[in-house]
Amino acid sequence: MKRDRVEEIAELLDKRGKLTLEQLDDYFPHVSQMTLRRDLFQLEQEGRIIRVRGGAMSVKEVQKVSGEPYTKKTTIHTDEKIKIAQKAARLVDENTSLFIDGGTTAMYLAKELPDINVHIFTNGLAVAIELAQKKNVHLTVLGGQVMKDNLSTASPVAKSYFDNTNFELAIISASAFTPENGFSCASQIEADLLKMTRRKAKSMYMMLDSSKIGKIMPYTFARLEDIDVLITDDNFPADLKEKFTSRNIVVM
Amino acid sequence: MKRDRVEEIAELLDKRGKLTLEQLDDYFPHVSQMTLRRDLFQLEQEGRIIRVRGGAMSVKEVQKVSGEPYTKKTTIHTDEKIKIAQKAARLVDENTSLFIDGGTTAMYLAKELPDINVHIFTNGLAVAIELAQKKNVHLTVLGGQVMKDNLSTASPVAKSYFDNTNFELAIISASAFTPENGFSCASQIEADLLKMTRRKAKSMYMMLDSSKIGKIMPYTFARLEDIDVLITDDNFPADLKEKFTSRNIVVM
DNA sequence: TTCTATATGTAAGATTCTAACACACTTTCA
DNA sequence: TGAAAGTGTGTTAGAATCTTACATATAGAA
Repeated sequence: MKRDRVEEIAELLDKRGKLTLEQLDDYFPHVSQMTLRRDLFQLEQEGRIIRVRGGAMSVKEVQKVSGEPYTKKTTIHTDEKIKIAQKAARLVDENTSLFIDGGTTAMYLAKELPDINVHIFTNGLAVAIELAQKKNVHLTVLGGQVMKDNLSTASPVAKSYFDNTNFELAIISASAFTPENGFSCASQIEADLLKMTRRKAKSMYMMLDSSKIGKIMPYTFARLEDIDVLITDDNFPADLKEKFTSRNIVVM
Repeated sequence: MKRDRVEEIAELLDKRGKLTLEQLDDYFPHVSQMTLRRDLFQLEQEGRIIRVRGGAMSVKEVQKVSGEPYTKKTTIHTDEKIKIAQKAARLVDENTSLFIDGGTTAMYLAKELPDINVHIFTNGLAVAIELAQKKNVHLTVLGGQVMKDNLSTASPVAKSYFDNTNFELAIISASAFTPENGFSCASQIEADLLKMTRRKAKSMYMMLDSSKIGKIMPYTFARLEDIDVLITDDNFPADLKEKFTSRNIVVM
């Protein structure tokens, strides 16, 4: 009862890294803020979290190598991205192999993914470190030059990995989308990599939070009709949705 | 001036673990509380401290409360490893390219390395994330299957990277050493990778803390005479040192 | 010098936290 | 069985802390 809630809070914090009391209140609407405070206090005593002004953060989060976590711009549109990641995580079946990209949405996907027996390829360093904590996940990182802004790799040599490996599914995210210009991103070699992915994977799921709609980045790597499933949030425009569904693309 | 104070605060926090704003005020009576708040805010942005209600605490302090597979390992013989890493960092010249492995000692090397213009290849994910924070460092990660215990990668495909790249220097570390069995490590493919490195690099520096002497791991990747410089700590046995120096290997 | 950017100080107002008490429910044990 | 003690929770007022906004000072650049 109480213990369940406390554990749930601890888990949530491990996943999200940091939570405000307000966010916790949304998760547990049936108990008062004071109770949640007391729960946090208890977890702090147990050394599992650190209480900060406004809420608390996971100790594990801090222990992680200081690259991605709470320092970077992971705070932008966090809630939408997490919801999208949760939807995507439910679509991953056991005993399959899939590709995940290195973006921030993918990072949340890595966190939400259950610890099941799958083989995952990724070009994201932070994503890889997150996934490495799951015992049952087989993990391969695509090497290459590191892009420091988003901690992902890309290189022409990555092709040799693809030649020797197979995966059914690719779950990726784009930095921008318009119906005319399709899905685009900021870097040439990243776009090349994603194009390669599209050719290799049997099906392709796209994670796209609605804030990216209407934006255009320099390099298009997929067109509207190239994907099989679009995973987005509630703010996705209805008229745009129609464009996908009319092409038998599932929007969720 | 300001930077000095900020650094001093960071040092204090590393030493004391946690400080309240009131305590900080005692240390710095000539500036206002607001200024100290702003300093803490800045340090938080840099990812070096965590602000908590009432003051702040050092990230390092939090990291001591370990428990994770990777983080656990980093706490053993930390001091020696840091000293070794500092020595190694001084040996890296600007405008060169080098290989660094993915071990914990290499991790410290990554931290100690100045932000100079070099091209670094590594098979360590944690090492890569650390290095990615340095603006002037060009960084390439070797991809492959991820070994979850030490967050490094290795794969036969890594060979294709080596075919297309050059580096003068390799700075690596071993898990074990005896004069008879040479430098050894725990995994086959890691050993293969390091052997490849040895062939590719013009010179090879080995970081070895004295706790690893006398131990034997399954896979030998280099013999005593294969290296050019041995970087170790003060506890390195004198008779063993003789064996290296007599072969013109620098021990430092 | 004069201008601009950075660093600092002050204080009001907002936010978050704690303390204290009240109530419901469970367990203990005479 | 029924008090008594223990645990979990809710509510509030007031305390502690933090942020914002503006004023001032200082350093560096033009």
